[in-house]
Formats: sequence, C-alpha cells, structure tokens
Amino acid sequence: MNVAISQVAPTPAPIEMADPLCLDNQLCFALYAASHAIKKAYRPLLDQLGLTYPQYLILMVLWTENALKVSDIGQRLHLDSGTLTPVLKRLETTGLVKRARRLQDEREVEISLTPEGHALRARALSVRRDIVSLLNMSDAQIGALRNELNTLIATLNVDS
Amino acid sequence: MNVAISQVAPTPAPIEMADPLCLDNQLCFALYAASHAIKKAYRPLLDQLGLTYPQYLILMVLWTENALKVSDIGQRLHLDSGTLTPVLKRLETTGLVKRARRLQDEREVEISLTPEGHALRARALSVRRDIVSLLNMSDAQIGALRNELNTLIATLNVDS
DNA sequence: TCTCATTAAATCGGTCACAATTGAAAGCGC
DNA sequence: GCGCTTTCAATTGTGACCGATTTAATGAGA
Repeated sequence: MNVAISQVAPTPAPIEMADPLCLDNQLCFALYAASHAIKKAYRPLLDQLGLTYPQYLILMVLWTENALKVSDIGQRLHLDSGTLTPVLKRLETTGLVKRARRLQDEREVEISLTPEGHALRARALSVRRDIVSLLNMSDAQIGALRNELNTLIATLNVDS
Repeated sequence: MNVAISQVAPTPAPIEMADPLCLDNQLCFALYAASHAIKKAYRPLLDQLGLTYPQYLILMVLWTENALKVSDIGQRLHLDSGTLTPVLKRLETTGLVKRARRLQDEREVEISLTPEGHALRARALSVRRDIVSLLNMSDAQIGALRNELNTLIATLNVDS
C-alpha cells in the first residue's frame, strides 16, 4: 500500500525475500502493534469512565474477586508492586477503591472496591460490547485467538 | 465449555459462566499479557546488545530501509514524534544512529544508521533465532498467528 | 511581498512498566 | 527472647507511550 517512499530511492537494492528482521515478518511486532491498537480503541470509551486501560484491568480483577492483596492483583495481571502501587493510589484518589493494611498481617495491603467502584461495572459492560463489535469477529474467532495467545503466554512464562 | 443452549435453569447460576468481564475471557487482556511476556523474553537477550525493545524495533525498520524521516519510522511502528524523539536521541547517544535535518526541508529530521548500527544487525539475527526457538511453534503456526493479528490491527486502525 | 494555514519535530505533563533497593512486619531456629 | 531470613508493599530511577501544545519551516493565496 504505502510502501512507496516519496523520495527518489538512491539504492534500488533488490528486496530480500522473507527478511528475518523485516518488521512485517515479526510475530513480536504484530503483538506489540495489536496491543497498542486495542488500547487505542479502548481509550475514548474508557475516557468517559475516567479510567485508563491498566486501571480498567485492575477493576476487572476486583469485579470478579473483591478484597485482594496487591500481590494477588499482581499475580493475575503479571505486574509487580512497583507498577501497581501508584496506579492503585490513583484509583483510591478517584474514589473507586480502598486500600487498607490487614490487621492479621500488617505487611499486606488489601484493595477493595468502593460503592462507586462496584457501580462502574455496569458501564464497563457496555464498553466491552462496543469493543467486541469493533473487532468484527465472531465469538468463536475471538475465543480461538484468545486461546492461542494464552498458550503462547504460558509457554513464555514457563521457561522465562 | 458447558455453555448450555437450553433455557436458563430455574436457579440463577451459582457461578456465572462466561462472565463478560472476567479477565480470562478477555481477548484484550490476552493481547496485553502476550505483548508483555514477549517483551520480557526479549529483555535478557537485548540487554546484551544494550538495546531496549522499542529501540530494537526502530533499528529493525532502519535495517530494512535506512535514512528515514522520524515520521516514516512513526508510520511503520504506529508511534508519534513525542514517543520517538527521546528514543532516537538515546540511540544517537549510544552511537547507533545519526540525526540530521534535511537540507531540502529543514522541518524534517533524517535518521540513519551509523556503522555500529549496521553492525548490530548480525547479532540481532541470533536474538531472533533464540526467541523463535523459545516460542515452541512451527514457522507456519507463527505465520498464521501473525496474520490473524495483522488482520485485527488493520480492522482496528481503519475505523478508529 | 506579506499574511495565513499547514506540516514536522520537539516539548511538556501525566501514566505505565520494570529492575533494584528499602523498610517494616512476620516467621524461624535456637 | 533474640537474631536471621523471608515476605510484602513502597520507593527510586530509567525508559517508554500519548495527548496537547509549541516552535520552526514551508507553501499557498491575496
């Protein structure tokens, strides 16, 4: 499509086929770009809820299992406290979650939803519907792709 | 798995199946996690080359087409100057690329590889080989997944 | 020629992401 | 009790990302 360089090409070198370092041949770049593309698709919808994408993921965890330790959330999202702590503080500031040291073990901080955080779930459902319709894929296709990716993730996480 | 086509049982489902906001049911999270997992797999290998993952992507573009404008690189990687400028400056600092205003249009900055930048390509080839072997997938499987993702990216980028 | 709009890159502010370190709390072995 | 190690969250420093704005150069029109 837009492969043409506007300038006069000084080197008409023949394109090597299946260049192993060509961007278009990279699964890793496809993952990178797809991840960014979907974040970008979510942004305008999540903006209306006052959420960023990582914040939405954290809430999704909490909507399923409320009152988790920071490390539990981290285990589900594959993130550490260095990433989560500041994001959780922002969610606390916007009034969607509470953070409290556990009495039985003061090292742990329990994250739980406020009523506002709970209430946001309903609006998040419509966000998800909008995204699914944007994807232009059947539920089966979505599920198949998701499973392929989950297999890949498992492979990479085992022998890291 | 046991998604019943039949009518809903008299009792409301004890566990809601196919929770639409459950993390494990999200394609978007699978993409997010897979993207992070592959970045993590690259990190120890790229560390040996003194590169970060985005820097590696930029070099991959330049190994295919040298001497591009900032916006050309941005178009290929789906990134803007706000992201690229600082990364390109770091690549300049480490001596892998040069940045120079174009004489015929002083608004444009041309990015080109230094000899060191060119030389790094050989070592990058072995990085790619290591990653491919880690994936535990055939070339055909990798290509198929890549194509699925590229289709998804195209869909999302059209109707943004 | 002199505006005026357009374009390209850079800048700025805010948010993630992660490695490495810190500090506090808990558990242990004696 | 008393050290020693482990565990958990927080902190720090670096490097992306992106939206919005700014600055400089170009091009078009009156």
